[in-house]
Amino acid sequence: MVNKSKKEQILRVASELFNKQGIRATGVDQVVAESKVAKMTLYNHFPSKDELVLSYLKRQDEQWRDWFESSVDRRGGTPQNRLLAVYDVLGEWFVAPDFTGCAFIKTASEFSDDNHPYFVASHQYKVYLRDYIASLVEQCNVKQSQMLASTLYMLVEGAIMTYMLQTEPEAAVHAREAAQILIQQLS
Amino acid sequence: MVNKSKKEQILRVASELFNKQGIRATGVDQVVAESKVAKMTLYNHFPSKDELVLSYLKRQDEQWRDWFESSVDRRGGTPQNRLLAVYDVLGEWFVAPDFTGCAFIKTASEFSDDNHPYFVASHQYKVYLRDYIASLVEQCNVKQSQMLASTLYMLVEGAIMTYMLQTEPEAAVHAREAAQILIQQLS
DNA sequence: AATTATACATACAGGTCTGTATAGTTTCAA
DNA sequence: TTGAAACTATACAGACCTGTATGTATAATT
Repeated sequence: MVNKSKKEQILRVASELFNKQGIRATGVDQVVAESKVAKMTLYNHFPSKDELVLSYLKRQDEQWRDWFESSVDRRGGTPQNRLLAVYDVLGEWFVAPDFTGCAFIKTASEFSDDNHPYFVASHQYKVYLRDYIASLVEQCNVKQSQMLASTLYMLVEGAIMTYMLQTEPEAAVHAREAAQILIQQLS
Repeated sequence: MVNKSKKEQILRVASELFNKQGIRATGVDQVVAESKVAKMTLYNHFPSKDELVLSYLKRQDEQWRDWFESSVDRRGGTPQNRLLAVYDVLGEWFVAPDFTGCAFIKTASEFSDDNHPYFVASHQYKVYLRDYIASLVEQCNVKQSQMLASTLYMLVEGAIMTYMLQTEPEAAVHAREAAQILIQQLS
């Protein structure tokens, strides 16, 4: 049986490097070196860099999703409260010491061709996020729920993006205030 | 005197390739080949790929800025109308046949280190956009103008991002509706 | 006519990249 | 204890990268 901890170790180091430096900027040799692993061990667990990257994206998806949803749930309360909690959780994410921006925004930006597997994976994940917010909106009984869902989702992406670009330090707080006005106005 | 048309030619081809494929993915050899120019001609006009990229970013900035501001101005009207026109112009941009997303979002994503010259350049440009929207808001005489400016700016970035990610085909329209509600509510 | 600036084609230096080949070593279970 | 699976180290193939070197052609200027 393959030593699973080695595979985990490689994937953990690779994820960190992909997040920090980008995918194209991170070579297999660096992953090998920082994982303290032989090159053949990496290629034993991942048939190619492509597969390593796809594993990274999948893992990133699962981890972020779990963290995000459970953080929102933990704050609980009414559907409206949970909807607003989204922005509180965003704010927490932004100030985490290891915040490196959204991996999917960065990956989709680096590989912006519609048909590229990395773009497709990133797109898929963002579809989930959009639908997750839409499902929270559905529980709120508002007018124009589709438009509201779309807007709140764009506020999320906008907050992430402006925080990444370092053009809006108060992104999460302001997005929350705006969301509150919009929800209230359509209730 | 250096043949300016050659320099322009190189920069035009390079810009197209950077926009389509990304910066790291575009090699000097490809720029040379598609410019139908000798390699030494490129290096005669641009001392390094770095300088070529910085020229590309500067040019992109100037061009986009000119196009965007003049498009908003052309629609004219009251300060409020001009603020909403921002989202109409965004919508026009999205459906342009050569739309490749925001070059600065992509560049900042590909080179996300705070100190990287490409990131700094992209950041600078986005600061301009943020301030431009803030200046439109200032002319509107609203309550909480700072928060409103921040929000409307995030809606712009959010609309661009979600359109790029292909998760929100109606990004511009919905962002406009949300902006309208927010402006009205704070007037 | 001679000089200078620009662009040309080609080759290559020196480094990086992904992936493979090979041979030796550790680990662990039967 | 033996044998297979997993891991290690090293070297290298072949492609790509940026940037340079060299020598030639062309066209404008002096």
